[in-house]
Parts: sequence; C-alpha cells; structure tokens
Amino acid sequence: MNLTIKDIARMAGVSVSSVSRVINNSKPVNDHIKEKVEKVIRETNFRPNAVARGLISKSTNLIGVILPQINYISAELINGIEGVANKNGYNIILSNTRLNPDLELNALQLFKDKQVDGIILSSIDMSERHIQLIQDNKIPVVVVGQKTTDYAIPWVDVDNYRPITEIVRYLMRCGHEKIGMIHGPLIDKSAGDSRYRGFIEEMERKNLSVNPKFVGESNFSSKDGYLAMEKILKCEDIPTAVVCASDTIAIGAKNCAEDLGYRIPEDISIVGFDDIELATLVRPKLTTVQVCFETMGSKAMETLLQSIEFKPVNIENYLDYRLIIRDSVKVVADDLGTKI
Amino acid sequence: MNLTIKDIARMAGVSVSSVSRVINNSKPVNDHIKEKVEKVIRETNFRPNAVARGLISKSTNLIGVILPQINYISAELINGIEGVANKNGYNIILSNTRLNPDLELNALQLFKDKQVDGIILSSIDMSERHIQLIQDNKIPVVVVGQKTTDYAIPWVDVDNYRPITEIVRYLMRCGHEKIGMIHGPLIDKSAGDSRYRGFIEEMERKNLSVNPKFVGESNFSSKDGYLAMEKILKCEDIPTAVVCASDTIAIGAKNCAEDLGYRIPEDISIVGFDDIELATLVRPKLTTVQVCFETMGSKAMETLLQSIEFKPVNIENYLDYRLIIRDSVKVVADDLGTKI
DNA sequence: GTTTAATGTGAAAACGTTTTCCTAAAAGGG
DNA sequence: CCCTTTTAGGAAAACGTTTTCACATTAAAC
Repeated sequence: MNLTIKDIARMAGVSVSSVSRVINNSKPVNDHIKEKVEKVIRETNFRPNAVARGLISKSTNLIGVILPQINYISAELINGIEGVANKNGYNIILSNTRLNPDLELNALQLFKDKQVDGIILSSIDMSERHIQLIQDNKIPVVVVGQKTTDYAIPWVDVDNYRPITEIVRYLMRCGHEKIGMIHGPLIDKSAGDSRYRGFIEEMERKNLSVNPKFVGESNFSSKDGYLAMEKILKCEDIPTAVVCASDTIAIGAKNCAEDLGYRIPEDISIVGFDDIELATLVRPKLTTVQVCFETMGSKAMETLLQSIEFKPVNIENYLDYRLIIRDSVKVVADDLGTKI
Repeated sequence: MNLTIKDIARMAGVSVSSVSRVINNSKPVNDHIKEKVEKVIRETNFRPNAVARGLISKSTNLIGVILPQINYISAELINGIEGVANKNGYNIILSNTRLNPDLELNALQLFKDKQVDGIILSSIDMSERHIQLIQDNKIPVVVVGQKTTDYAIPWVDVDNYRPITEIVRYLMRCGHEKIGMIHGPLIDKSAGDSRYRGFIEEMERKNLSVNPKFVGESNFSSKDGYLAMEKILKCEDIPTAVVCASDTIAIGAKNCAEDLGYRIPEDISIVGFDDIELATLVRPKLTTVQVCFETMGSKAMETLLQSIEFKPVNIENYLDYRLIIRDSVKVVADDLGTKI
C-alpha cells in the first residue's frame, strides 16, 4: 500500500542501494542517477519508514521522559526538554508514573524495549533498583530534580538547601523571629528533605528556636498547604512568618490565613519556592525563590545529548536561583540597608 | 550485545518460532517447551525488541500528540490522554508546534514516518492542507479543541458558543447591562471566534447594545488580559461587567482593575472561562465556565482507540460544561429567583 | 484398520531499511 | 599498453521480530 524504497528503485530504474545513498547521501552517487531518484521521490512524496530505519541503525531519535505527574511545573520542564530535543531532531515520548516508583522502573524497561536514544528521569526517590536498571540498560540517562552523584549518573537540580537558608536570613533581617515552615514529603530528598533541613539548620545556626507547632507537612498541593496552615493557625501562639516549600503550598497557606481573617503580609508573612506564574498573579504577589524549570529541562536535554554523542558530561549540574522579593513579607525591623 | 529471540531459542533448545509463540501466546505450544522457554526468559530477563516488532506488526503502540503549546491546560489534556493510553498499552509521543501551523503539518508527516498507531491533533486552524494530509496518511486522527465536521474527522470540543450566551443571560439577571468582553484571537474558530460570537449575538438578541470600547482582544495570556483591560478602563465610560474568553485573561483583567483602584466585584464584575485551578486560588474566586480538559483528553483518546480498532466512532463529541458561580460577579438586581 | 482432521513444531519468508561485499569500469602510474 | 588503484553501483546480508508454510505426529471418525 505504502511506497517503499524498492518501489522508488524500480521506478527510477536503479538499485535499492543507490536510492538509500541518495536519501542519506552516505556515499557519492553519479549526478544523473541522483537526479532520477530525487525526481521520483519528489513526485511520489516518498518518505522512508522510520521504524525500519531504527531497526538497522539502532537509533530512533526518540527521547524517553519519565515524570511522576503532569502539572504546570512538568509543563515547563517538558517545554525546555522539547525545545532542545526538537532542535536536534529528536521527539520525546512521555511516561507518567503517577508518583509510583514501580512504574518508574517499568518505564525504564519499556523505553529500552522501544530503543530510545536517551532518557530523562524525574524520579521521586532513586532506589538501588533504579540505579541497577539504569546501569544494565546502557542507555544514557539524565536525572532531574534529584541528586545521584554517588553513581556517576548525571543530574540537573537546584540547590534546595541554600535558598532556604537565604530566606531565613532575609526574614530575620525583616525582623521575624517566630518563623514556621510547611515542608513537602521528606521522602523526596530534594524538594522535600533538603528544603526542610535548610530551614531547621539555619534556624539553629542563628540561635532561633523552632516551635514544632509552627511546622507542617504537605504534598505540595494548594489544598494540603491550606490544611497545614489551618493546623498551625488554630494554636494559641502563631508565627509571624511561614516559609513554604513551594508556591502552590504558599498560595494555599495564604488563602487559609485570609479566610481566617489574617491579613498578608500585615499579620503573617508568607514566602514560597519555585516562582511559578501564579506567584505574580496572586495578590499580594508572592515573595519566592525563582527556579526556571524550563531551563532545568533544556539543561537536562543538553547534557543528555552530550552523553548520547559520547562527549564528556558534568555529573553535577546546579541550576541558578534567585530570591525574588515581592509583597508577601512584612518588614518589621528596618535594618535592610544591604540587599542579600 | 543484547540478547535476541534467537539466543533464547538456542538456549532453550527450541526453534525461534516457538519462542515467539510462547511470548505472544499466539498459538498453542506444548507445556514442556513452554516451560523451557519461560525459564530461559526469566533467567535472562529477555525482553523482545519493540522496534523489530513494530516493523513486522505495523503497530508501534505509540500515539502522536500534536500541541500548539505546552502550558497547564495542555498538561491537563495530556493527563487525560496519557491515562487512557497507558491503560491500553500505548505511549504518547509529543510534538510542540509553537503556534506555527506549518509545524503541525511537519508533525503529521513525522508521526506517519514513525508509524504511530494514531494521532491526537490540537490545531489552531485546520487548513485544507491539514485535511488533505490527514486523509492521505490513513492514520486515525482525532482533533481536539476545534470542530471539523465537514471532513468526517472525529473531534472533541466544548460548545464555545452556548456557555457564553448563558453567561450573558446570567449577568443580565444579576442586573448588568453595560457588559464588555475580552476575547481571544479570532483565527481560533473555537476558543476565539465562537466565544466572541456567542457574546455579540446574545447581546443583540437581548437588545443590549455593545459599546465597541468595552471590547478588547488578547492572546489568552494574563499579560494580554491586563493590557486589554487597561485599554477598556481608561475610557470615560466603563462597563459594569467584563466577560473574558479564558480564566488567564480574566485574572489579568482582574489584577489590572485592582491596580487601578477598582474593587472586584463591587465596582466591576469579571467572569472567566475554563475553570483552571487558578480560578479557585485567586481572591475573589472566579465565576467561570467549567470545562474539564482532562476529560477532553480522555474522551479524545477513547475515540481514537475506537478508530484504531475499526469500531464506529462519533464524529462530533461535545464536552460537558457548567457555569460555576463564585465570587467575582456582583448581584445588582435581585431577581435571581430561579437558577440557570 | 484406513482415512481424515487436528495439533505441534521448525524452516524460511517477510517487514523496509542500511550496509557490506563484490564486480566492472574508469583513472592513474610506470 | 599493461598493471594497479580508485570509483560507482548492484546484489545480498543484516537488523530482530512475526507469520506463513510444510511436515510430522497424534487424535478422531467411519
């Protein structure tokens, strides 16, 4: 039904090999043969079958992308990945693991079966089995949003610890001392655990005690942020500022506080993390840490490309970040002479 | 380097065909052969190469998804598509066309080369060339977010006209007469043109004149929504309510109005369209039209599946919608006895 | 007990390319 | 003018599966 390279060869009166050579110009062919073939290809709109090509060339021009969920942060990440993939002739194939680590392993396997040229993995928790499978598969992998330095698997991530320490110092300089935090799931080493440790340890370093009642946990959703904030605010004593592990949490927390009659930032200051678009759309605009997930994606894809082409790659890739001061933190003391 | 079915056959002491039969259980094989083969497969962790499979079976278990951009609405759409695709053993492969119709054609071609089993196309404007290519390719296609009834290509979309007429009627019942609209690009027949026509025509039907100064255009972004609202509000006379073609536009418009000192909804009422998560996170919560994009995705994928399996399909697939009344519209007159 | 049907198995063809291998012709060197 | 080297192009092998075909062997039918 569909034309094959054999049909083209017959119609042009040349051999199959010559047609292939013209298509890929892999070897010099005589001009008059070349013209004949190109004419037939043009007239028939022939396009070589990519599957057959893949079988023999071992390359599918496909990049597997494994994500724990598909939300607007993933969307930005995908944007970054797709951008540089597309520019280099690759398409991306998606697997949503719905926060289930077993499905991550499945996806890893499946992508190997499908002979993808490389994989970008956003794992929620890199287990031994992950590492094992990645090393057995012998397909280039880049991990995003987690750090896997011990195993020589390249990764791209923000420093999740330092920005939070900067936030704590910033809040202190604004005059806050009773500071709380709503963190994410601690199984998540990066966005969960690291951000939390950054908070706890910086508070200790500054000799500020952390009231356990000022600390809540959430799964990064606005709803959970709302609930965690509710728990914090129903106590006798409440914090003057709450650090949130993500903007989504922060928005939830903000809405809760407002629903309970508190004004932001006059009564309670809130700071987020990620700087998603939402942070600028909400009022007051959210003070937060800017992390560009699109850059995360493009950087990951660039690293993967290098790995695919056997070029040397950096294992550790830290993303830039920036404290973005907007309107959700109240300045109590006025000793902000120098900017951070 | 990697094991092939031949190696398995050799190790199990049987023929290649038998191994294939065991793997696919496509034909009955003797138990003792079956056991031998299964043992070897288990011990070696053998997995058949999907590319070779695809070459002969003509099926790759891949669904091509063509999107004009990747934002949070796409994310929900993808979620829906991926969910049912995954449940049926398919993976999705993505193409971002960056609002460029030529790239849509490219993607259509490319996906054919890659022998995908089906395509979901979110086009911004279905041209003759689109139709031609889709019909030539002979690959099942489902269009989302546009209507292509004339060409027997199945589509899934909301009715964009009626909800807007309902909004207009709702606003009237709330006592509004000076109503404006910020619509989307009119090239977009669905979310752009239809929603706009719904507004204009319903206003006419109700004998309400539309002040041209109350009408603005935007590209669905919050920023553009802000700008369009700014233009409207800088006039002498301003509307009491503004219908927006999307929630993103509405949020932009809302922020603009607030920045200019107007209160929502006391001074100006605003209504959106789509009901993205943002609509509930913003204060006042946005009155809007609920459209579930995840459902749009899953419905599209279900339709595509039927098409792939040569089952009869509905060409026209309207999505449910619902007017969601929240807090961004002020009730002036109090004749809301019956609910819409 | 013979004929027919059903069943299990392996060899080989097929899928649509790229690449290797070979041969014939052209070019170059003495 | 002969021998070697280069070049161009075709035939065929290869990629890793599934499926067809042919052939036994066994079971069923009369």
